[in-house]
Amino acid sequence: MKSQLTRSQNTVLKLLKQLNREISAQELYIELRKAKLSLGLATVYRALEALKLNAAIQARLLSNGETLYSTTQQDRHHMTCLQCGTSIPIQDEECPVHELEDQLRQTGKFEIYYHTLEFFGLCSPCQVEQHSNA
Amino acid sequence: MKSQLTRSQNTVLKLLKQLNREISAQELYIELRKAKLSLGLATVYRALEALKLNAAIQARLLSNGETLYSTTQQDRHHMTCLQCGTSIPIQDEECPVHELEDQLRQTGKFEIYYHTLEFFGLCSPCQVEQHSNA
DNA sequence: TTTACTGCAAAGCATTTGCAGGGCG
DNA sequence: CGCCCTGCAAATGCTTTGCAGTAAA
Repeated sequence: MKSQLTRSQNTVLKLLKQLNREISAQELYIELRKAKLSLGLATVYRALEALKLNAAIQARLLSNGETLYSTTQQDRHHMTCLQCGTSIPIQDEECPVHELEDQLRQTGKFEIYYHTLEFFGLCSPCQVEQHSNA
Repeated sequence: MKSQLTRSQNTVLKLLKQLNREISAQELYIELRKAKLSLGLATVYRALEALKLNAAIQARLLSNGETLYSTTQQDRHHMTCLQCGTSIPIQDEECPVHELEDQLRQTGKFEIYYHTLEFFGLCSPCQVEQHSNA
């Protein structure tokens, strides 16, 4: 946890907190311009990378090659369609993974910042489509 | 679940079963050549895509942009280092997610094929390195 | 002044797509 | 005969990197 963040890292982190949703680097770059806080795209990527290593934000990879970033505040689990890529967040009363996470922490070998839990399959519309092709 | 697979889909699936490990499309392409079962790289990608939609295999995305494929046989959970990218499989006696997965199945809205559970943070070597930069 | 951060433009790289040839039914 | 599968090569798109200018300490 670095004590001091650079100017652009702060800018990125603030906007990320403000938006309070998962967002790609590219989209964040656009949002920054809108907010008159323009940063170079490379700088956005570098800031996100640094914040990730500081445990300030978390990342989730999409099958289209994008990465979505968000502040580490709560667990976000997803159901993602293998066909159309739609990703639906699951709000579970309580995360079934925390116990395991605590166990892993106690081994001391690995410093855990966050986790991702994702279910893959077919959403309703794509199920229909898929079966008609079978 | 398509009844009939193409020749190349069969070839890919067989080798995947035989290798019994997570493997990237590129590496699989090389393994196929070694096994005298050469397929075009595009064909490998297309076969993997089709097998994924048939629930025959599962995929896991890496932060370097690669996708790792494996047959759907057992849950594989991982701890992945944000810095060096090392990914350690966790063998847990029992998967803490199945109950939630069953609940989600019962909603009927989404047909679940498999899930991924991944913990992100720093491995021991990278913890040291990270702290010395802080 | 010395080091670290930033922006721009140029790669890098896994994956996808267009298209023509070939195989299978 | 017609349709789907394949392979090759070109294109795509996100992300990374080299380098020179700039701000910070």
